[in-house]
Amino acid sequence: MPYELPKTYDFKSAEARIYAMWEVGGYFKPWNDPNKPGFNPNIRPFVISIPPPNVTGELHLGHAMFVSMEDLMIRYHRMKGYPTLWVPGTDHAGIATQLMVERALAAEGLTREKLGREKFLERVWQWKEKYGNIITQQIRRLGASCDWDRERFTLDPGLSRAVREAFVRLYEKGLIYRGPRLINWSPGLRTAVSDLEVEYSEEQVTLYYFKYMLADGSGEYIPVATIRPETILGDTAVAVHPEDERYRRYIGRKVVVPILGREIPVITDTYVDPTFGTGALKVTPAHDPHDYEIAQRHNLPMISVLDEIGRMNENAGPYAGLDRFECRQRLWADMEAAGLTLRTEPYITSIPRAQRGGEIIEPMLSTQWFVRIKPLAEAAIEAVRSGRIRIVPERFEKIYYNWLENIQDWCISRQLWWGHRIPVWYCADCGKETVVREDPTQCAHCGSPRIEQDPDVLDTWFSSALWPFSTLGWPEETPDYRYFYPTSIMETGYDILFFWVARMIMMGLEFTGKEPFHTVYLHGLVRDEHGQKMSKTKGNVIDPLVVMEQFGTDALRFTLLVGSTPGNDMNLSIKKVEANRNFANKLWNAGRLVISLLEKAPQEPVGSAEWTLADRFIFARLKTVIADVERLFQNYQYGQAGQLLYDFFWSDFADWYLEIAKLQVATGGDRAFYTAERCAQVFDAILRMLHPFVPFVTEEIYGHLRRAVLEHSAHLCPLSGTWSEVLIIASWPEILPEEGGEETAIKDFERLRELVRAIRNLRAEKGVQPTQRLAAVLVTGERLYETLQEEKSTFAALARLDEARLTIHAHLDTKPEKHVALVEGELEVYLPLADLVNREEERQRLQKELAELEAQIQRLERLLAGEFAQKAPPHVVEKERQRLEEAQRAAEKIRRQLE
RNA sequence: GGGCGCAUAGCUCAGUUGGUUAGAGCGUCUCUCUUACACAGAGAAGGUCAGGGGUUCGAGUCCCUUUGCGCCCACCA
Repeated sequence: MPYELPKTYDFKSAEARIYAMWEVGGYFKPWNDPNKPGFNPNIRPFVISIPPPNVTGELHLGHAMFVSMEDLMIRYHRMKGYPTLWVPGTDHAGIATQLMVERALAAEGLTREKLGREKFLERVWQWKEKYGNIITQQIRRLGASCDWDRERFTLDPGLSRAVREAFVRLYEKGLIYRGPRLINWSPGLRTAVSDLEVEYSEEQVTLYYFKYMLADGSGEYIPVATIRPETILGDTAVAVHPEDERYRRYIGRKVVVPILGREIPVITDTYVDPTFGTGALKVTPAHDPHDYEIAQRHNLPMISVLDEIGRMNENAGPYAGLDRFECRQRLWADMEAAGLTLRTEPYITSIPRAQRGGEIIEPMLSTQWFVRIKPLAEAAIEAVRSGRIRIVPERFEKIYYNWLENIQDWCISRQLWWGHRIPVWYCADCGKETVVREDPTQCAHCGSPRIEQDPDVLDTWFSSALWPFSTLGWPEETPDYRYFYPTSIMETGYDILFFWVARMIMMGLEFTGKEPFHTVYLHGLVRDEHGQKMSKTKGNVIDPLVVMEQFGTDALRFTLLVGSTPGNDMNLSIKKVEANRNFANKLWNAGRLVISLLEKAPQEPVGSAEWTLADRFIFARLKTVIADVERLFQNYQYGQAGQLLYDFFWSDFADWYLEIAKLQVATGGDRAFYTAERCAQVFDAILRMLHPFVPFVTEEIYGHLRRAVLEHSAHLCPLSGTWSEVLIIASWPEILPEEGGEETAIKDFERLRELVRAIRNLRAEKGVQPTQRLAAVLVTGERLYETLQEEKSTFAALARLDEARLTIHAHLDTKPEKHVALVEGELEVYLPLADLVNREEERQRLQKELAELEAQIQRLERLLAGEFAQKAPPHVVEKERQRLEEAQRAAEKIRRQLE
């Protein structure tokens, strides 16, 4: 026994070994490399840039999903023969990483301020060195076939240069500007965040009604409501609708800000909805976007009352220094004491919260850097609208348009330290900005050396937006950039369509003049098995590493890939992973069997090379599977393709063809040699097509299979390509030409299959003992009979599939008295079960069957008599007509039985 | 307020140019440790494809509508 393969596939020992073999073998690299001799620039490559995970992050199912998906695409194209490049890398993830390090510092009783900027950054880099390769190691465990020599990090010198270049170019073009605006401020993070980083949640809050007293001492007041009483301190007007009769007499008069005593005007603005609330609106320009706009229209002063950590500032008078929420309570209590309150009521509204951290975001007046995004957005819209970029699934195109058409300027400055520092220097003398590619030593305007760099850094997504080209060398015209850019497919989750995808398209078009990729493939989110979002607090988090440890990487990958559809969330259940572990094991065992068949069969071409029905069936099926898989891959229906392969392998190849082949070889029939080889050929094609889904187990089996072929059947050719050293670079099965007769082979085999099933069924129903040896007689009609005559061995094999070693002899015009008849289309089989069966029961069974057939005949007759026959396409009508004929024949046979 | 998705077997889901008796995995029930695999094999039960209407010879699939769940965008104090 040259091969002693264990009964169970041992993924634990296989995976690391196989991955190392691939990596060391250099198979992850594009075979056509612009940096190497022999490079041919005319062959189009297939390229994916990885969505860079947070450098200090840890693997979760979202990563597992995109790695599985992208590795599938990459492996498929590699086997198709494309020079294939998958660029890996990580993202510095400004806020997330900085928070982690700050938390670690806090444990030592330190803060970043105490440490100082330089020391702090050193600490973050140390942190990055320590934890930065965990995530990439974990991605390797998933089988990712990235070119690790081309790994990038967003803070690498090269990428930092790209960021600097991009900033300067946009600045020079007037697309980047600095100015005071109302922005989203995160008091906990002490930074501005973009609109996208604010999430709204429906919450119950209190709505406070109070009196805005007229300043003239008349005792009259305007009732106003607010959910944020502390902002009263920053009010600079009360606005009413110009047509509102109730408040007409107050217009132009003054009211008094509670407690502070400031006098502010009553103005009119059509923004105010007189039917909502009290119909009067307090205007706080520095802390509300709408109020901000009103203030601009009316030239109102803007008074900030909050500081950067969410405390009241000096404008809050007696409340200065209080936390915003504490102030809210105190102020209200004071107003109550002063008789200025009316009432409070519960109120449900959406509250803005920080995407990271979840604290309440405050709109604040602040000077920040912005990208004037509209001109970029227009080009990005056009790229998709023209079809130069396709989004899969298509419905996301609408969402994409909708966002870009209503886009607001992008606030790109962050008051953080970890990130790309804004390349702007301010002059202490002339006050002007110097924005240059190389760090300046003096002001570009007045030459003063007294310049200072902007302390802020850029939004992490600014560097991410450049990722597809910055990782390839841009702004340098490197060989990689020239050859591999633009990339092919951008595969990522739909949740970052705006954050990332849209911005990459905008920046790609702006800086390279090309769409950074031709297709955007969006996958859904992975949820738990009941559709709940996974979260630590719910305790329903599935750790991919644990799953891989328990069931193997292939099982996890196959689960994520099959049964998920583009753009739709998927629910992951461990049961499914387990089932797919079983699938991998089934593959393994099929491999063991095929290898043992090769060993058992003669080593030289002897015996009959004639094709059996089973042979023709499995090759015919293989042809359609190859073609269907190809079509599904073209349409990004990877899940469907995987399912198809799963079914073909298990239900056709393993359950039927291999069972037949086993008997052929075991009985030492004259077909043993060719049968073994045909098994190997079909199985090899299956392995190749499954490789992108389950790379480890297929590679492992392939290695053994290849060795067996070389040792026992050295002349044997695979159906496509050659026996390459490793499966990862084996060629993808080509669509085989039709030779005629495929359809018939499939149909005939399926009929026999049905017959065998019917026999098994009957046996099960009648409780025939498995040990009981039975003889049976088969009667066939026309074509199939002839087919079977020349396919005796197949026929025998099929017959022996039954557990009872049921032997079926082919005879025409045989109708034994005491047999039980089974009719399957044109086939009849007689089983000598009469002794076991009550005659009357058997009659009833046949009658029931006949009734069913007659109902079907009626239905079909009615169908074919109606408009269907005229209006439906001929081949559809023909199909139904055949069905009818079959049913009629079968019914006739049963009637004869019943006579 | 605007937009999108989902609703198919007990559970989780496939089902992309509409083709007529709707599939898988898991679970349940029978039987089998048969010489690749009990992580298996053979068989069974289980669905008016959310409700209603329409288009069509024909609808799980297309259109309209109702209900329920979920998501995105906008954010009326």
